[in-house]
Amino acid sequence: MPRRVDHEERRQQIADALLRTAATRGLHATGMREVAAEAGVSLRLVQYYFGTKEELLLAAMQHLAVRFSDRVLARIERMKETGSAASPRGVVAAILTEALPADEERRTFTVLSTAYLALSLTDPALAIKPLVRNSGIVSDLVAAQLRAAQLAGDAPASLDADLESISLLAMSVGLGTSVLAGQSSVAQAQAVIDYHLRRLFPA
Amino acid sequence: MPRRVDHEERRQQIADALLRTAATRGLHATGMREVAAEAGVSLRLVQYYFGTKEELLLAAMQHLAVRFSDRVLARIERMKETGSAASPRGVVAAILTEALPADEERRTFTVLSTAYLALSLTDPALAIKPLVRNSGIVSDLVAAQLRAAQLAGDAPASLDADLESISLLAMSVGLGTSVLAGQSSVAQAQAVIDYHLRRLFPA
DNA sequence: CTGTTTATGATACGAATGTATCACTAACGG
DNA sequence: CCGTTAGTGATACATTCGTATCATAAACAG
Repeated sequence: MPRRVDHEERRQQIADALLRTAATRGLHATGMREVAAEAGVSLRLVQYYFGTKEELLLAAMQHLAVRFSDRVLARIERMKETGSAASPRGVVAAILTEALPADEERRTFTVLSTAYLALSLTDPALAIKPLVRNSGIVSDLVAAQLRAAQLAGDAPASLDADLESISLLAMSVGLGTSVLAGQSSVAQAQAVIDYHLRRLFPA
Repeated sequence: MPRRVDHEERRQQIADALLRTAATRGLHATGMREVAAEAGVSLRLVQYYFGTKEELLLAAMQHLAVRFSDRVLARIERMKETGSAASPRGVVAAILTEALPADEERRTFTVLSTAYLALSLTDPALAIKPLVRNSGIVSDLVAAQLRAAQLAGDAPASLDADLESISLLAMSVGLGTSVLAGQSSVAQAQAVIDYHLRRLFPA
């Protein structure tokens, strides 16, 4: 059975298995053996592709970040197709909505992000850089959209684009955890987002 | 040495020890033996007061929630003393600021809240109810302050008090994690809070 | 065809964990 | 004054974890 095989593909397959089991059993409670079983490979193989568990966790985190970015971009692309070119409001709405745990995939993302954050806060080896860097890029993007809207007269000039951008993303994170904790429904969270979109981009 | 001793006090002492070690080593990685060592008691004693680890975790979470509420109330009381009676803006500012991980104690609270949230998302036995309920109360309180300010003409009547309240608390949570993740400084987060306070309560 | 490298499998090992067990000491009730 | 119980201690046990070790099968080079 040992065949010449694509290393990177194999690594992603295993990382995916980790993310899948970690989403239900918890990131800290997911062991190498479970990952191997979920991926349908032997424990030795997981060790072969990722020498240590820490390496596996880091690779899976990066994979998670990439998947999220891809989903946001895909949502924007989809919006472009089905209508007008991507308006600032549309782009911001896409980002905020994609971060809500509305379906199983997005819920998984939110759960795992929280788990990685919690873990990295006490485990210095697990720097959360990938997710943070991603978030920084998104924040700059939102601020740019706001400024563009202000120039076009679609958003009040009195807004502070940078502060609003940080607020929106912080709120997005908070709403996500609120939904996960069962404190708010997805509909409520969406209503909050729409409320602020109306405030920032008056019709 | 077996003396008649206050049970509840002992339990809080041990729960405090758990919170202390969990804040640095992680909630999942903190074992019964470490808690015992930190509290300066024997492992058997921890077992005696909390039969199982799950019970200990739950008790510590409730203790954490109580300590936070107390701090918020104390901050409001302190504000009352040192000046005017608690204005709506002052109360809201106190709540939002107290939730920022600005000093070690508040940082500990934010770290542990995140850890408990992450754990409870995958461990059904660890319902996060105490923290959620607490947050719900605070949300209602903020909404009430906003409505009072609107009636007094200190806040725009166009605001939706409920949605703004949810937004503020979600933003507060998001800002906290942002600071913890090293994405924002405390000063930046405070600037964001002040920005929204100015928006909600124009001078 | 042969040997060397890549890929895979089975299993062993030491450490750490939560929990259970056995033993003992001090205090209070009668 | 004595026995019953609450409080405390030392230690044992089974399990699980990450990692290491030993062995081997397939693929390509020469």
